Amino acid sequence: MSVTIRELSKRCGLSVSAVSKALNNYPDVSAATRERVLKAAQELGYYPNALARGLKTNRTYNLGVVLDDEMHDSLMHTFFIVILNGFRREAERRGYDITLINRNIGGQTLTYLNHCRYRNVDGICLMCVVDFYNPEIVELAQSDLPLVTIDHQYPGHDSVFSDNRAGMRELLGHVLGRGHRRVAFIHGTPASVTDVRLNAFREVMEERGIALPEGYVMASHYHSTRYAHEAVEKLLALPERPTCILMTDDYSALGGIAALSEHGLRIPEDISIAGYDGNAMIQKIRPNLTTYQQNGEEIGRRAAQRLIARIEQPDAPLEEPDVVPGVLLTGETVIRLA
Amino acid sequence: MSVTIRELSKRCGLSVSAVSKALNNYPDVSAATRERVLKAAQELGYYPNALARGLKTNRTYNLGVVLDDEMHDSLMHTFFIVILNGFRREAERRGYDITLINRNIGGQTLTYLNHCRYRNVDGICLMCVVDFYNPEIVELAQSDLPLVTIDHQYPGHDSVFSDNRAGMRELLGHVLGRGHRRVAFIHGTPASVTDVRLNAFREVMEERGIALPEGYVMASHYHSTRYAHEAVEKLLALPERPTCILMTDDYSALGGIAALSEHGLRIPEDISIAGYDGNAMIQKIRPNLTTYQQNGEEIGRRAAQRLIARIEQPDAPLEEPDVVPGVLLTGETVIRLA
DNA sequence: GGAAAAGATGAAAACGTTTTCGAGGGGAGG
DNA sequence: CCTCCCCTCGAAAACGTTTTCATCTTTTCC
Repeated sequence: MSVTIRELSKRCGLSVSAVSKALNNYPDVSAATRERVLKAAQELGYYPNALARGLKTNRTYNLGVVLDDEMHDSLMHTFFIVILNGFRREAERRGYDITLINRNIGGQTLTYLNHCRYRNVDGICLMCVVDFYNPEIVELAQSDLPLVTIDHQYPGHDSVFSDNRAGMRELLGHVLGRGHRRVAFIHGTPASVTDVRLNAFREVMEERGIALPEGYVMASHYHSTRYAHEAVEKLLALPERPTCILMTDDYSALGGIAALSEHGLRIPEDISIAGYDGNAMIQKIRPNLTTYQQNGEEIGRRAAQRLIARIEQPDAPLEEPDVVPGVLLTGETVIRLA
Repeated sequence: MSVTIRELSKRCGLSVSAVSKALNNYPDVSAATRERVLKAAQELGYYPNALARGLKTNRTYNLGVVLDDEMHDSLMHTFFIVILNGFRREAERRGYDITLINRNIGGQTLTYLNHCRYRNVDGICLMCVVDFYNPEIVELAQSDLPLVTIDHQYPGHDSVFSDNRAGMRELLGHVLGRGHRRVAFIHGTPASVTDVRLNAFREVMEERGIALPEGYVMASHYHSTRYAHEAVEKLLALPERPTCILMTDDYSALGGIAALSEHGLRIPEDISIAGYDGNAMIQKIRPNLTTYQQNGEEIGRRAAQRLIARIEQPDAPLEEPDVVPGVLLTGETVIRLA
């Protein structure tokens, strides 16, 4: 099928090993023959076989990306898409491919770790995981494969964080700065990034000495307008309604807005609301959502950088996690109270 | 590192070949030893090395996905994300991994075809390509690798289409049904899916005997609010304004809405507008955009089905392209004219 | 001029599989 | 008892590379 190194060597009148060395810039090959080999390779359209090469060298220039979403819809969440895009970009720049890894291959179900080993990826990025304490994910973290995680750190492994603490502090600061005191927070699933934000939320409220009524903090699901809807309903049923609701992400905020509208509430005149993420599309709509924009592109980029650095220097000292700041998007959905 | 088939064979007191055959369900191995091998494999945590296996069998159970976007942002377009998700789902179900392929690997730049050969993918899906006549893409289409395209067909290859013709006809039918006669169409880049929609647009207008003033049809870019903005400006500068503007996609429609708002025009009271795609997020916003929802998930699923079928039966007769219908989403942005 | 060093090349093993082919053994049939 | 065939199994080649080591040639240096 494809032209092999053997044919190339015949064409050049050289041995296979000489050709290989010429192609791989070994020092012990004369400039003249290297030139000749390179030229012939060009002519024949030769390129090495990644399988054979990987088999021999244990390097595949292939990065595994795991999206551990039981619903198979993590790609639908704009946050992860942007990360994936940044990751892919940096990987390409550095000469790596990326493969999305499943649990199922060739008919049988493999664990993530085994799947990664099976594919011989050089490293793994845990891009989206719903539960960082899932045994299968933990197994991955306990292996010796280079690994980078986003918004979570396993001991001994690299990680990149969105600055959730600063983000929540800034967002809440903005809300409080506009005079709100009764602020509710509908957060995402626990044991995830939501914990950090929730802590930051409580932190700020405490610092300012603002009371947090029963029922103002509740758990919902990410990326679900339905759950957001339900949660908002509960909030509105409270004896003392909040004046502003913080949602777990932009998409949920849309669900919240819909729920509020159904109750005849105008935004922001009657009630305020804010999101989290700041994805591209949300920025184009009216009313302009107040939200905290995470820099997903940069997060993905840094994750790839970290991972590749680890692959190429496995014993380099572990650095502090990268913390990527975002930026507050002041929209129109949080009103200034008199 | 990992446990190899040799160690497994030692453990079982069998030859390597016997073990391999036991694992691969060859008929010439007794049920007893097969049982023994499987059990030992389980105990040792054995799984084959994909590289070695692929090298020998020329099958990798790996699908290449090319996203040919010079801007590296096709993943940001919700249409392609949904397709990718459907594709990935079906691929996983059938035991295939997918790898995103670049032009750049290990320092040197490869053509798409070479990159696919290099990685030994079993087949390719051209998921997003801006120009189907790009020589590098054409080269791919002229190779003998199994190939499936979306919204375009190369002779001799499988393809899946979104029903662009029916979609545009239905959308425009809806608009005309609401009494509009001055309808403009800002379409995407030529030599792409836009051609079909444009033809359908012209077709319907002609059938109904409706005149199409100069400047009512213009080219813009996909997924760009900026270009949408410019295009709308031009439209508004015309001596006779359209009463309804069809945009090339939802995202562009948002740009169009913004531009119209800036001119103090209310939607839909003063002017109507419609999008195309019907992505999940757009469905949640106000005003509810009238648009045609493509079934990206299904398109991706079918593409994977087609591709895998072709891989597993290369000589099966070529079937007609799959045409996946969508559904009209009647929103609030197209007013009924008196 | 000779020995040592340096430079260039090639042979061969190895990576972990699959697959062909042949060998051995045992049972059935003549 | 011999032959033939079927059932299991193993030896070995092959897939396309890389890399070690040896070999051969040339240069260098005293």
